[in-house]
Amino acid sequence: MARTTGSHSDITGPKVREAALRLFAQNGFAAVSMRAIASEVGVQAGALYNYTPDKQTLLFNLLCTHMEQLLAAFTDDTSLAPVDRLRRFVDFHIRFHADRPDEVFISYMELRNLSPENFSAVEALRRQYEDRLQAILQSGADAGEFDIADTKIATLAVIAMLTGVNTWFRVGGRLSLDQVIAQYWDMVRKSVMSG
Amino acid sequence: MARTTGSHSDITGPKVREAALRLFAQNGFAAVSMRAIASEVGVQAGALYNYTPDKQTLLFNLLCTHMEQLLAAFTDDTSLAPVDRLRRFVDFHIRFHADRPDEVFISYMELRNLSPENFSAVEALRRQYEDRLQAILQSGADAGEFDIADTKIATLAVIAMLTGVNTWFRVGGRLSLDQVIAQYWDMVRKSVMSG
DNA sequence: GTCTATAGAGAGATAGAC
DNA sequence: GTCTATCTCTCTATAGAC
Repeated sequence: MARTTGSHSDITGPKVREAALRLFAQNGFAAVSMRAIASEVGVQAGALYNYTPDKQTLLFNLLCTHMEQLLAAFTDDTSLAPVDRLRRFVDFHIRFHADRPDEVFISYMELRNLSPENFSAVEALRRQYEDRLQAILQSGADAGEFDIADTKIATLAVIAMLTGVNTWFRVGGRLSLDQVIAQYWDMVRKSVMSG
Repeated sequence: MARTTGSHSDITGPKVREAALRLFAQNGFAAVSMRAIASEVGVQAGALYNYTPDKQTLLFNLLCTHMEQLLAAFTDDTSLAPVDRLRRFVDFHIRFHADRPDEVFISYMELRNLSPENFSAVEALRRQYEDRLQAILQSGADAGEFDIADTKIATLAVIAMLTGVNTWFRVGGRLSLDQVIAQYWDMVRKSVMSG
């Protein structure tokens, strides 16, 4: 017979983060109460404070972990031609984000609910990721293979376009992820290529 | 000497909407109290209910008004060549959105705080706007001037890219709006053009 | 039309028993 | 580690005076 009280730190901890992630993505950070998270996990509200000092830190850890996994998952290969490095980035970005819709959603929607210090930390990680794409675009521009007026703007334009996939793509929809990636790659490639 | 009580419906009404818009954009719908809005306007919380039946309707009216103004402001000209219609759309979209950062922000961030019926109404308006761009892309594809695998995806990709300008553009920054529009137009044009 | 006052619900976080 | 109970605060919305 299952206990209803006792030690469960190794399973409850992850469950708290999973429940918070899902509820924050669904209803928004401010609209989700600690009681709602606890209810999803199957504990009382007070028990959550064994796993996070407060609600703010819970959000910060979710966003930070997501950005760190993003940075860890993408490895550029500078020995490739710029166009191939760009193709790898596009493929990676769409796949990685399509796999984690909740993480991506709160990473864009809940930034303003971070304390100023926590916001700066997450922004720094995001900036690191953007810099990797900018380096690829700059290498192609330097080699004369790309025609880009301003690589920083092009970086932001491409990332906005690719991340937009998450607002509408659903597995089992009209198009497969491979088809989606193929079209986005075609558009991105043409948008930066020199005539 | 100014009265502190009395009739001010013609000035208080707009002030309520302006204050709500600014505060919702800054702090998020769920995080903004009716007291905070009232304080910004210079009245007590109870007085707000002369202008809106509730907080939800206040948000809905802001989003609805924005989408209706967007639809009213853009007029396509089907007598032009597809590439010129597209150029006009890109120019219009970036300018219109750059002028209304708060409206654009809440239109993307606060959709989930709408009631289901209100959400459907706003979504229908957004869909109308997307359809106008899709019609342009389709006309160019039909004429063989554009090379687009799927015009619906291309529509969403272009809009995501263009709307992304709002996340970083600031008047008085490194680049003028005209320079920004020039580069985005270059990228959009190339991304849909055939060989 | 605006005020003051308040009803009624729900929030984040903590204390102490087990 | 989890529970129950609770402190303290804030919220939306309404009622009735002016």
